[in-house]
Amino acid sequence: MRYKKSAISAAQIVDAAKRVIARQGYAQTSLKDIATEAGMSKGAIHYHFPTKEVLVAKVLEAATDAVAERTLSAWQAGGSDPMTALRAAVRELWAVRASGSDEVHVISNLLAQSLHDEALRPQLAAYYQLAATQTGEHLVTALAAYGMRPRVSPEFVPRLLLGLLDGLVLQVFVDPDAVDADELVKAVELIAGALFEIGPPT
Amino acid sequence: MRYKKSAISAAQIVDAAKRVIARQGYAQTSLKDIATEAGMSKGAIHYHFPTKEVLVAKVLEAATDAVAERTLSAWQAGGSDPMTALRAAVRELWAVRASGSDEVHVISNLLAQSLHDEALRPQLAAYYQLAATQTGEHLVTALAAYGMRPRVSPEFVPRLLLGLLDGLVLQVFVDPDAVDADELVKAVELIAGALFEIGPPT
Amino acid sequence: MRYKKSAISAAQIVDAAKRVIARQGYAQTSLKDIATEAGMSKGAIHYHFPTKEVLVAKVLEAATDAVAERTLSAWQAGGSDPMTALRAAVRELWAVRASGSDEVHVISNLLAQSLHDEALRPQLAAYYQLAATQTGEHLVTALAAYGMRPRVSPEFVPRLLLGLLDGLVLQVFVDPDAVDADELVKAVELIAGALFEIGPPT
Amino acid sequence: MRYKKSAISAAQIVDAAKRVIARQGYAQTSLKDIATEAGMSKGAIHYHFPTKEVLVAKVLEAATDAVAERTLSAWQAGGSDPMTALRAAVRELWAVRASGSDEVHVISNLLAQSLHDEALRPQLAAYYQLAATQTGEHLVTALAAYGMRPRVSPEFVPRLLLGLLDGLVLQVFVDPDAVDADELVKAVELIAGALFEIGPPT
DNA sequence: TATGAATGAGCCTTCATTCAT
DNA sequence: AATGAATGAAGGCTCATTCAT
Repeated sequence: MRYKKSAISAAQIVDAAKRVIARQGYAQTSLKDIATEAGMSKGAIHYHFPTKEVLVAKVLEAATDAVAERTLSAWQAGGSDPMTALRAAVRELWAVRASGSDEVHVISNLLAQSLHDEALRPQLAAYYQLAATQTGEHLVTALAAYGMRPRVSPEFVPRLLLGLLDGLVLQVFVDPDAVDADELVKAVELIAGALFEIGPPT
Repeated sequence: MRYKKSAISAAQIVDAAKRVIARQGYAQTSLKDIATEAGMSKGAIHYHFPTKEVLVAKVLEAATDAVAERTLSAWQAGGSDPMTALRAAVRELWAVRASGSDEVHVISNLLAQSLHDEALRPQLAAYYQLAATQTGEHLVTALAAYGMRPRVSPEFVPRLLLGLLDGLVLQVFVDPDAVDADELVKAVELIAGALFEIGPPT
Repeated sequence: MRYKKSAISAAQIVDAAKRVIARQGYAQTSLKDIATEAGMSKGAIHYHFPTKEVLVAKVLEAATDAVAERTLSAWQAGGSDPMTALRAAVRELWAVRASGSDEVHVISNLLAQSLHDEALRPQLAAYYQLAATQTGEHLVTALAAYGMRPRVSPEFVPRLLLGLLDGLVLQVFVDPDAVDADELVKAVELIAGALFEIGPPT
Repeated sequence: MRYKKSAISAAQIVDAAKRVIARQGYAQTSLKDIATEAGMSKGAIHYHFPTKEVLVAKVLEAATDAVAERTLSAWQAGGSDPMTALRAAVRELWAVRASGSDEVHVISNLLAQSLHDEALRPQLAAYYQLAATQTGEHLVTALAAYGMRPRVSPEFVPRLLLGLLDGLVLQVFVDPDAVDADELVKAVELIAGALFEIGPPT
């Protein structure tokens, strides 16, 4: 058989864990919960993952991969002119965050966890790094083609955008009416306009 | 008023709890830890606070109060012209967040916790609301005096600013070098410029 | 002052304890509960009674005294002929037990407690002894005046009667409809008739 | 059916719990005590029984079953004529109660507990009901065959007998010399004679 | 490969008791 | 005479982990 049963089961466990952590949060999630969600015994979890910590690392990996992929496609889907693309991308990036998908919940939760659990930190740093790079590649270079150059360090531009979105999503978690998507898009457009200036095309 | 020790002890406990939660996170903090940090017995904690939940609410209250106060003074300290004031305020707001003070850690941690613990939500929502109001009052009205009117809903302006700062601080938690304060100030200045337009002075 | 404040307070505490124990049972009653019911602090309880055990002994004493008194008056109230007296007495004895008065609840509860707490045993044994003696004096001697002599040991007769009532009250505790008072009186009458025979008057 | 150890362990735990509760009483029995008596860890108890409450329910069930069985066999063993059978049965019923067996102690203790713990009540009511029914079937119907009809409601007869025995056992708990078995048998015989009258054989 | 069984550390909470005031 | 403050032991329960099967 192509895929060993082991790999399939392990994937099922990671998936189940993702769902449960998204729903209950890491601290409120026991292995029993995960085992139940996965339709297996607690022992089975430990057969596939030596430790809860290891399992969580895999879950985080899966979640960041998924979000990174959606982030990438958000930018790639963009239309002809950069502002249309930006608008579409922001909308999609916000949707990813505000939709409350399992992946976003997992990342938010483990991000908080990472504050006091150094083991998670590198993975999340890599995720932010990747997201910033992806965003930077598409945003900065796309605008560059139109002769627009960032007024701040080019690496900082995507961090600003992502930071803005992440920060706003926190407010939405606590108060669902805090942010209106249309207004957000408009604001980002203005902001983008401010962060770039016209210069000689690259 | 023969026994005023109670208030002192209670305050010491809240303080100790704040330190421990900031260090270890809510879920990883046991009453034993808090008791040890406060130099008391576990029983003493329960003498002053009926449950862990109640104690944590007090801790959160203390933390949000402290941050709100610093936020307020950040805006009040502002200089003569609005842009100077904005610069100073942003610098201070960022310092509050990026300093990794106990209060900020506590708020971040409980914010994450609130995702799966409804009891914490109202308190945090009120905190965000207050911060936005404070910021709005000073930022928007100060600029209005100079004939600058926001291009997006006035209530949304402070949320954008605070969201940006909060979002960036997450990146800093995970990777201390992610944000440079000077560049941040410059960026916020540009952004502020973009979000307002000149109109008839109010 | 005739009654020292100390004695009054101590009596109030015993009284409060009786009420709470009757309501919640010994095992479910904490000193805090008693203190609250008595309108005092926990410390005050310990000022008057060195230990929970001592307090409970006083409570038991008060309860057995009260019940013994009612038992005595039940027999003394009796009418002219012994059978009328018996009927009235049984009715009253049953009322005392089935009414669910605080005293009866306390005695039942501490009786159960005494199964595993030897300290309570002598007090309860004395109570039973006294009740049997009281009952014996009135029942056996009254009937003796009519030339009726017990067919079993005279000391055993009251124990049978009291045992019957106590046993039935247990069933009532668990199922309130288990016993009908009228039928009980009738049965006791028959039983009394069987336990005595006509002999030469004493 | 590879793992049948569970049933065995669970039974051992119930058994150990029965012993400890009989010895110390429910309220004074901790899960630690039970675990120690069973030679297991506290965790093992919780593996087999979710809560102390559930375990106690099982213990009570086992105890009432055992007593009900002995009660039944007490009546079934009866000899040829009903009075001989009654004598033998009473003797056995008394032996069950006065022996101070674990089962009787457990039932007495939980009966007391049930006064303030409604959860236990139905189980105990059912036990009393069953005992009364068993006793009624054999006692009343056996005597009916000899043309003897109860002078009180037929359902009440067994409750009287059982109440008498239960009530007397309380006195014995507190004072072991309170009741002499021979005299008790004689008294019950007399009482039985009084509660029935000769009527047309059924 | 996966389960059932069991462990032991730790958690929040309750409570009788002590003691300075 | 009584209170407020604090303690420390214990209690029921959860949970990650281990291991024989």
